[in-house]
Amino acid sequence: MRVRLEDVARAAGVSPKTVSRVLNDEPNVSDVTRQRVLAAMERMDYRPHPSARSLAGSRSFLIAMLYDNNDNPASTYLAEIQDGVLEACDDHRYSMMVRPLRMRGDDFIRRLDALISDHHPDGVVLTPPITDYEPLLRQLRERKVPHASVSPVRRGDTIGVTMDEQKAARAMVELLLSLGHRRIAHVVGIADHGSSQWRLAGYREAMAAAGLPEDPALVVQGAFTFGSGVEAARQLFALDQRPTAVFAANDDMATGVMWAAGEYGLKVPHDLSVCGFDDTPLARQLWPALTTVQQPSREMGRLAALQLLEFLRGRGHGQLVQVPFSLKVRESTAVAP
Amino acid sequence: MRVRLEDVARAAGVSPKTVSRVLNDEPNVSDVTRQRVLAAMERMDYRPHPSARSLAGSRSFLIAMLYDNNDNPASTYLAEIQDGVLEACDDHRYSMMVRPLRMRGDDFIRRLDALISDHHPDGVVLTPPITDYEPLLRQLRERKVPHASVSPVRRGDTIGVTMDEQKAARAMVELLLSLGHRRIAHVVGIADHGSSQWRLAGYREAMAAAGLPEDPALVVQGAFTFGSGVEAARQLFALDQRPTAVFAANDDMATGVMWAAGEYGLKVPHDLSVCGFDDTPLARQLWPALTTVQQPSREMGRLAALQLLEFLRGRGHGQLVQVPFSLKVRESTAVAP
DNA sequence: GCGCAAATTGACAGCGCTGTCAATTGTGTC
DNA sequence: GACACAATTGACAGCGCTGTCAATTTGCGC
Repeated sequence: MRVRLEDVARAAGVSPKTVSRVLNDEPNVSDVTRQRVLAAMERMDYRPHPSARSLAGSRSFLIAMLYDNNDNPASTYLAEIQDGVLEACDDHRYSMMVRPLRMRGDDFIRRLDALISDHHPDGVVLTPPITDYEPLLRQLRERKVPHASVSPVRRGDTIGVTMDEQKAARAMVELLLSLGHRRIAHVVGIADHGSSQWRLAGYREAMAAAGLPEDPALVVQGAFTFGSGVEAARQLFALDQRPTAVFAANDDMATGVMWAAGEYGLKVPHDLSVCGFDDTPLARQLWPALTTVQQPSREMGRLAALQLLEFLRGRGHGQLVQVPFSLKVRESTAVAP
Repeated sequence: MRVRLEDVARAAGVSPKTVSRVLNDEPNVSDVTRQRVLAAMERMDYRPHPSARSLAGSRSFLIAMLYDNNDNPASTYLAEIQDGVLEACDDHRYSMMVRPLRMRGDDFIRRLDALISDHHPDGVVLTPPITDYEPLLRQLRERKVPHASVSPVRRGDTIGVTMDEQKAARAMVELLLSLGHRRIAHVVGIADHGSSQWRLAGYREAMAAAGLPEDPALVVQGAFTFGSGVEAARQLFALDQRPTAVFAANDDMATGVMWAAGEYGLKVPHDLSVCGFDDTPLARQLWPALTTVQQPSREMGRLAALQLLEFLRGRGHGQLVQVPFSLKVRESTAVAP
């Protein structure tokens, strides 16, 4: 049958409680005893019963990942974060549970409470766009549920992971500049989205640093969708002085720009360089493959969960760590014509 | 504090065991008693403690969803299935746990065993492409873990959900025929993939039924990727007699075909109709939006889990149900030129 | 109204672990 | 070596529920 803690205790010649202490990394166990117990556990391939642990103790060894996909189709972004969170949980012998949580309507508090009282997660990972929703944060604080966020807008005492999107955007534009481009356009994302603002700021920073005055005609509004990319590109191509490069605030819009370029008979990258942001799977599959900024979503999920787990363990107090971005230079960018 | 089963029992004036019986839908409880207990539960907002239930009883109220993404980036397909499985589990007050399980290497059995002995899932949902991997199925049978599959190739005593892809493909081609198209090309998917075969068979069936002899030049091999769609389309456009419509075996390839059409100066749908299969989020975002076959992945996940749950409950014996497909007719198809 | 089987209900132990607190052992001091 | 004190270990109850089996009630035929 199943190997129980009691069996390990007998094998190691100690009391069950001592095995429990070793299992939970508690202090006040002499080194020799600890080693002896660990050896017995190893030898017997002991696996603690999660239910028994959470029933008897105050911890559930459960992390819940909350998201709000807003009825949109499932996104790869969230799936990748989930993958990372899962990895971190696995490494620490925690379980993970995913929970969609629509924020619209006000019964979300009831549903959050149900989640908490049903499963007693030891902590919660929050993903965009619900990293900064105040009622949610308030409720979590009230219920004293520790939480970590992926890409929160709000900084401060938040635990989680961010990426310096502004710096990444700037680097992307600097790449275009280094290829000799001067008329570089930017397709902006949804206006009140933190990401849009940071990416636009990065674009401006790079242009200004290169001593290029901002040409308002080269900054067009988009909406993070393929269609909005097409529209934006059409506006740009209709200009007397067409840009030689377009930096779109995400890959979907960049794809739209490439599409529109085809429509106008512009060869990418020969006549026009195009680049995006996010490194969605699509970016790699496109033809020519899209130069873009890779946001390490999976790694960010992993780190957010890790921060949370460290915090739960009492080690460290939980921080907001920053991950490096990386430019994926592919075939959609080339020297200016 | 927490409302316990004992509290409900006291409030309803019965023994704890009787409340337990009502909670678990067991027989041998008189109707009046059952109603009284249910009312008390409702009134007190009783929520059973999952850990206590699984520790004391033989069930864990846990369903594990297994997948093998093969190190590929997270796919929306799996994310949608997961969404559906989650919904079904929620409705039945089951928890869900997701588990990536790489099949390469042979330690997957060890990892599967670890999953089973760690968490004792009551059942498992299998997703493509690991619905038909014999060693996995054997191990599940051996450990007596009930399982349901989404889109298994193998039929028989399998529990799960399928869609009639051949019929769907046929319907798609019949749509093109009804629009007056006669030279209809098909871009085939990866050869040994069940889906490729069914979709090709559907294409052939429709063409034959319309009395059109098969033109080998119109059936070109692809590989389910955007790039392979581009290549296939170039071959087709180079023909003396270009097709007026292309049915690609999935949306990614259809997108490639549309791209190549742009390259050749062909307007979709005016000069060329294009359609795909899967209804990925991309299909809707494309411009013009892609006519395609919708595979209700979310619903399939939900139904697979539902079948499994019914089976676990002892009701029904678990079946292989078939979901209806639906044609999403959008802007990429029009009457033949 | 009685006897009997079937239906309903309940008492109680125990699932595998941890929290509390008491018992034991080790350490340093004079 | 005796003492105070800290470090280590263990005994035991109990987390919230269900399985087993015994007790009680109900229904039914005569």
